[in-house]
Amino acid sequence: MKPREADPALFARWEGAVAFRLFGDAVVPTLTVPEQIAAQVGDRILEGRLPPGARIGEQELADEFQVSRGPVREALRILEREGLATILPRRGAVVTELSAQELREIFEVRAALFDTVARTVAASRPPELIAVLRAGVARLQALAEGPTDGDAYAETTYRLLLITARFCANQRLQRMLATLSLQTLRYSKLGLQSPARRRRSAQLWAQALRALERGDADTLMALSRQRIAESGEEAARQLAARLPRP
Amino acid sequence: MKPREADPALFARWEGAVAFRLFGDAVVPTLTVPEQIAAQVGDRILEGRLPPGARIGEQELADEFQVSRGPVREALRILEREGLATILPRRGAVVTELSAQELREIFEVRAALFDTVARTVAASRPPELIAVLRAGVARLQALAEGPTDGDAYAETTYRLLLITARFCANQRLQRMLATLSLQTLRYSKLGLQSPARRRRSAQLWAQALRALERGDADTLMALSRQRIAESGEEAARQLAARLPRP
DNA sequence: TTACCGCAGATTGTTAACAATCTGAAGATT
DNA sequence: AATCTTCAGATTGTTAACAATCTGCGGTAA
Repeated sequence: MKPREADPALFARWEGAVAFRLFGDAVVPTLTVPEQIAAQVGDRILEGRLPPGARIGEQELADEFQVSRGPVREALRILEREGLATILPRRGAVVTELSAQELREIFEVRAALFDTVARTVAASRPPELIAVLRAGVARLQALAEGPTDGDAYAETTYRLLLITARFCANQRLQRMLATLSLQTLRYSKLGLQSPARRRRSAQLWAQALRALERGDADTLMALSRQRIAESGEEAARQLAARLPRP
Repeated sequence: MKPREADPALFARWEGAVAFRLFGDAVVPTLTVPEQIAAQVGDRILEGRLPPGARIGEQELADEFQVSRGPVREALRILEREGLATILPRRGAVVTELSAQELREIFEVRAALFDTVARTVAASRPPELIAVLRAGVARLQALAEGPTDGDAYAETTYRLLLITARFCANQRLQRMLATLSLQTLRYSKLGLQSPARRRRSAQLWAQALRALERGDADTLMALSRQRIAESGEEAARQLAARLPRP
């Protein structure tokens, strides 16, 4: 297993944390071996193939990726930093399992961070963002009305959130928001939001877009905060309902 | 070097990330070997003995702590997660060096997170917090008027910020705020704030305390935001002045 | 002088074996 | 029956050697 150029599809997840290397004249992001392993295992966690609480054995992964346990250990540290794995000293790694309380905490932080994004984009009103959001909101409304596909809906809102964050200059804010959103995405999917919930969410997105178009920062912030809080409450309730008492 | 009970003085830095173990009947936090190394090297970074940009060699630390490079590598990953070290693949670790821009970004995120803290504590108005802040603000005013000691002033504001954050239930918010504040603390110290700047800061703290006492969330948020923004701008300007063009 | 190779030393990345610790089950004890 | 011991297997933590890569110096050529 050798360092290799990053898959562009995965690039977004690695931006900011990735090493860059010279290939000929171009500067290309390169994933180290531990980063490649972390990317693949992370995808399994995000897709739910590795469910919350599942053990992640070092030797097991080492055998699968045909490396020794060293790089695997580093991969697990990366996943821990992303919040996807939890390492218990001398007890190994498990897929991070969030309580309803922790889920609410993450959503609260997300809301706090997005306030700043909302204030910034409402002030600058970037035309490209408005164009992307128009298409995105239309897609959300189609997904909300169409046949039940909670995964596609949750992923689309995740992407729209991150795209919006791109338009504030603060890169650290973007990264933190991306990390937190990735952690909640698993649970938003798991929640299989009700069609009513999705319609409500799409409605809030549409209203937020209109607020952005007229540069109304206060309304945009209030709507975004409302939307994130409602999603969080829904996800936390779904989770609590699914695990009566663990 | 064996895992050992955490130094209570260091405990605050490790809370939430630390492993707990049973010693007899008591549940005591225990630092693993990499955590002990990270704690000591982290202190050197925070004290400025390891200045921003300084190389951190693996073998060097391994020799000093009389362990092999494995645990040292893990310690460096911990410091990276705390934002105190930066690891460049195949090029080793260096003490994180923040640009004026990055410093501004961190302060902006800190302000966003503290908004939520301010809103929460203004709603509950905890008597213990008000008592601590009264003493703390008095100390700040004494330090602001007294002989020049920028370090003590910066550390006191750091502690007051974290104590305030403790009174909102959101633990993740507390941890993120603590990590970000620790990163900026080095630079606030380096900045050797002017006496005028310290007096202004102490004044804002005093006003914020009064807003808290009467449960005025909006004013508390505005004052906190103002104070953090001003500190950030000061630190960024000081940094830019110190490094004309690197 | 300036720019470009190329090599030697130093440094990080990886491996495989060994040590320490944990888990879970079987058995003993109350 | 319930709890406590003991122990073997499995798993993580650590080590030291080996491999790959980078840095910087010296030399060479334009």
